[in-house]
Amino acid sequence: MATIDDVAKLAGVSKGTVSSVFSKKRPISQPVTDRVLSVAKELGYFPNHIARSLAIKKTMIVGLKMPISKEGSTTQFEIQMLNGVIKECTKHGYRILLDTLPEHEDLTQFSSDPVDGVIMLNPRKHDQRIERFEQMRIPIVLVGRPDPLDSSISYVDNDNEKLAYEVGRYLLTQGHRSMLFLNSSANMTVSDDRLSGMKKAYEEQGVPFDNVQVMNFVRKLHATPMDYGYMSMMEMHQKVPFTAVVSDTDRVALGILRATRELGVDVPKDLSIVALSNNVRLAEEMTPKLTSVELSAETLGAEAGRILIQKMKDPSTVEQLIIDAQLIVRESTRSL
Amino acid sequence: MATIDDVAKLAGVSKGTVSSVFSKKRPISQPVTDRVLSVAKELGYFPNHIARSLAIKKTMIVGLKMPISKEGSTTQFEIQMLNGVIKECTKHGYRILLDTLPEHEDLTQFSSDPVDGVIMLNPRKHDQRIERFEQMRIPIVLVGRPDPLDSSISYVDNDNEKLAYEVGRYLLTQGHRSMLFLNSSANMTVSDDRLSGMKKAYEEQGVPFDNVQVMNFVRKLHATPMDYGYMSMMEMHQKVPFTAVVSDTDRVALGILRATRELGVDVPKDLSIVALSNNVRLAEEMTPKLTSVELSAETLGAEAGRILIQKMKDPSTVEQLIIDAQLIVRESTRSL
DNA sequence: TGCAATCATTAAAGCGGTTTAATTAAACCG
DNA sequence: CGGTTTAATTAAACCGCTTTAATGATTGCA
Repeated sequence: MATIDDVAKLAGVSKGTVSSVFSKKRPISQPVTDRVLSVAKELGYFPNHIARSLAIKKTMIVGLKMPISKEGSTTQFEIQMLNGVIKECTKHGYRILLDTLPEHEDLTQFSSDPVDGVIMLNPRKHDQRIERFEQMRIPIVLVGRPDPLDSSISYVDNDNEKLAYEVGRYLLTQGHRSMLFLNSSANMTVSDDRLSGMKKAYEEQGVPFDNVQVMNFVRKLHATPMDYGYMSMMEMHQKVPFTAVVSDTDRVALGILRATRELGVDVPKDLSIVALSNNVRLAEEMTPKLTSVELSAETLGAEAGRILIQKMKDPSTVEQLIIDAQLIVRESTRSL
Repeated sequence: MATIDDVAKLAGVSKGTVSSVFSKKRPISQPVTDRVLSVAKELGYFPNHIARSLAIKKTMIVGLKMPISKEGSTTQFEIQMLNGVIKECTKHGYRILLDTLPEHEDLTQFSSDPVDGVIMLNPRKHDQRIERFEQMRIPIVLVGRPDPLDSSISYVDNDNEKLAYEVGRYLLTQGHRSMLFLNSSANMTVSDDRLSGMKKAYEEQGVPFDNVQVMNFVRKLHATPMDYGYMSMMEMHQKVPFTAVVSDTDRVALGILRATRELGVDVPKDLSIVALSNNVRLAEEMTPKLTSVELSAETLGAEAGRILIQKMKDPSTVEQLIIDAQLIVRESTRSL
């Protein structure tokens, strides 16, 4: 690759001049500009992004730390998130450095990334990395709340408790009292949050919570989310009475629907179904169309991007944003 | 941020020594190593990735050029592709620089990216960028074939013609003669390829091709892929006779299924359905489970990654890889 | 015509690392 | 013990660009 020196030499100017021709930060006379550009073209010269970054201490790149499970297909949630981040960052001229590498134990191996800021997904409890970025003065925004909470850290998150509460209240006010609750895995904070939200709704309406049959996704038992829905429905159908089922995701709901077809249960006449998240974004396309909560992962990502960009301009920026989830009533629920 | 100089000074050694402690490219005595590391820790020093990249001319980053439509949700195909690229590259210690920025008209603005190689999606006809990367000596691999074909350019691609041919042959040998073919948009090469593959199957089996009613996706007419399937099915059901429908994607098939339910058409008893691509990866989870072609976008991505990594080691590498698509027969088809 | 102001250009000093060639110190050996 | 290896360290050059301060060349104005 030709360098700026080659161009400067051949065009008979200094490299400072060539630099200015390309960066346009200083006026260069027309004849000189023309000569430089033509020489550059002839040599196939393009400014070296790395060298430039080193000099100006800016890369126009945003890092996205995204853990990826080993077996790991990226979840739909992550994808939509990513989409939001991309759109927002691209709009402001930033590119995304996807970082799904597992972290090196060896601190010696750790190097500061070629990024101007970082968005981090699903931070862990007492996440070491957060301090490290702060130490390096690299602006950071989390998607998901920091644990422990820290008012100096910017993040965006859903309010899962509120979301489950809304769903619970909706079903209760529609006359449903007993339901099957297909929550996600037992060990996740989101499950706890949802559970307490649901309890709150029952409490508020004065209905005893033992009307709710709670289940959890278990990887070993359920091969796919759909299996989880299908098997739970088949298993619980006769065992306990319920007029509604609250499902982890739309994929799980797909399994429930399959079971209802086999069982001859009509949705929504005999059974109402609500999905707590719209992963595959298929609610609109299912039969019947699925009442579900719109988690707006994309908004989450976009907002994270927005805040980060702001923070890269003004490092003192701190913003903590809870994105409201929307319950969208479609055809899979009815009031009793 | 502390620099290598700060560390060197405080530890009372030269920067070359500090460099070696971190890069481990040269043995440094234990006492010195310890001293340097402790000083580094104290100062919160981490090697600067950009400076290092400039010096060693290597970034361990792979660029992914991925056009993103303006309205644009990323398609499932792209996502699975991306997933494949990520997995393969991560495995070898590379990170991904996502580049969805529209290209600058102004060549002046174009700078060589901080990447060691590039994967490019959906290259355009006579794509300027390809030459540019070659000029810059940056290894590149395409996903999708270059147009015009060029035996010096590495790429991976599906064989859409063969794929449609297989589907056509499968249906014909199962006794289906007339079908509804919901192809993708008319102006895409993939549509042409599929059409000619399908024709070939008919020719081979000696069945006149006018038994096939071909439709195309039209953005203005069909709000969603599902609408495309639903509307086409509703419209054509009485107009022309057919015992099978070949659908663009699984989303489209979802619309077809909805229509059959409303029309009281049983799948697969009265109608067989095959999807030409498994975008939402929901074939398994639909009712009935959908017979579909597994495009293996993820494999495409992973293979592109593999070839690129190879090419970064040995720039003379050229590989052109056609990934076979698999027709997976599930429950939505039957032989007559 | 002389002096200040303006404009275009350049030389050189960074940016923060790596690496080569030279130097010093320690170890080995007959 | 002198001479040769070997190992550890360093000084300085370099990677390719930006930017500051200095230098000339022009222009404006009285």
